[in-house]
Amino acid sequence: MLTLTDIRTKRDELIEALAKRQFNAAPILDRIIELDEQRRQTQTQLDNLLSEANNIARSIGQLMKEGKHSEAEGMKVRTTAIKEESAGLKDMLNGIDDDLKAQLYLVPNAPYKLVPSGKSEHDNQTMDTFGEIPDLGTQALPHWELTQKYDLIDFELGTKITGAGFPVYKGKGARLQRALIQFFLDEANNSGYTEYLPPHMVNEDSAFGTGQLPDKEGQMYHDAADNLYLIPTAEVPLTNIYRDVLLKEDDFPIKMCGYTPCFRREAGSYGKDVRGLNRLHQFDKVEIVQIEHPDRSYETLEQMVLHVKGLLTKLELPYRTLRLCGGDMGFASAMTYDMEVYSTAQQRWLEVSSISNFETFQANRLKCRYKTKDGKSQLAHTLNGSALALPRIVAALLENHQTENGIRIPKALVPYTGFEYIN
RNA sequence: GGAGAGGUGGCAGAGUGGUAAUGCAGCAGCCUGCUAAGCUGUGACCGGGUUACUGGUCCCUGGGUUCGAGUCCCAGUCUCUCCGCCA
Repeated sequence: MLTLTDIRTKRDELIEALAKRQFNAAPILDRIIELDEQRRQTQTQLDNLLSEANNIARSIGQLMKEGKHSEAEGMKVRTTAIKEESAGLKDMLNGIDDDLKAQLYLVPNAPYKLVPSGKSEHDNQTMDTFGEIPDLGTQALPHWELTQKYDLIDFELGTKITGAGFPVYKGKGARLQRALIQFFLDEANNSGYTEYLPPHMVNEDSAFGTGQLPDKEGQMYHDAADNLYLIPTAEVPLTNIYRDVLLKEDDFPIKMCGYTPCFRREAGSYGKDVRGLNRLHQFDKVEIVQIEHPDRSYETLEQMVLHVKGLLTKLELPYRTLRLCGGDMGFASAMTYDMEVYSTAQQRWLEVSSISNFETFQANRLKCRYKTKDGKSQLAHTLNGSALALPRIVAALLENHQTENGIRIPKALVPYTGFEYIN
């Protein structure tokens, strides 16, 4: 959520930035400014009234002490009137406040200056491309055939046990999952990220803090009995570690990583995009999260991209980096890089990581602040990225490294799998 | 699930219904020829004022009683201890 201070002082700038998302901000921002103005006026009125009531109560106390009871009784008349009046103002203030919040929740984050304007994925900027796309000719099998051929993943068994989108990993397929998780966590640890193993369910406050609520309720599995949500990503529990926290300036940077399964209802998805491992209801992911000083958050974003590039290089996968255009970015992000690997058999790029700087958008909801040298509280910047999401990595590994002798495991991963080939 | 105790500032910790002690840490300033110590100021949030300054809110949450609630009443919630159940 944008801060009121920014909306008040940088209205025109924000409107211009939000236009890059094709978001017409002027009407709603002006409405917010108007409500904010009303709120402050009402509050001043209420404060004055309460101030008067406080003074009277003080005087009555004094008179009682001095034994002037009848005089004290006389003053109570005025306080009765004040009580009614202030109750009315309080209701009005709450009403305005609710309206104001409702409006604020509707405004997405303002794209950073480097973000290109655009409507859809077609307007994204390709920053770089690495690695060679192997020439597998017409022999190349898609991963959903490879997993069957080598008995690595049983999609139908998952459907029987749970439902579509819940695959069962088996044998070397299960082992490969575990190896990748371990590899990603080790790499993150080596880059200075502190490992966490957080809860896989979160409460309402946490889901709100990172922006899943109130909007994207339908994307999460919800346990109504206890009002808990299954996490759609480790970002939610990890970032919420710093909800309602007041940091010191030298606490930065805060670097966290964690492996969790991720649960997504993916309501409304269909077609060839959901084939095989492309889109699942449950999948595994290692996430990296940073909380940074506003002055350094964009430097940090680049470092996080470098970390992910390192992983993809070690996995010997062809990949490219995209800078997302305004229209393709998530609601809360100020700038996002997507990392995509090439799926040889499907002949398309698959998103395996999304790395974003949220600036103060999440921190404002989380109340994650730090104290400056001169004692002022400022909102911190939050960032996160996948490092990495497993299913599409597995798809790309299987497809790109398929040979006549089976599937070759990249060198960096062999110590983790314990085997060099799947055959 | 049952019984009891408790939730007060970044932390620790007081508080007969009269308007939140004190200590520690952090930060700012002063002082001592360095260091340590010492002295002064400093809670968070929302407002008003160009500044000095100033109003309000906040003692887990929500209601209630009262001129006035950290303190009394009701409901909820979380933590701790014990019991029960259990991997």
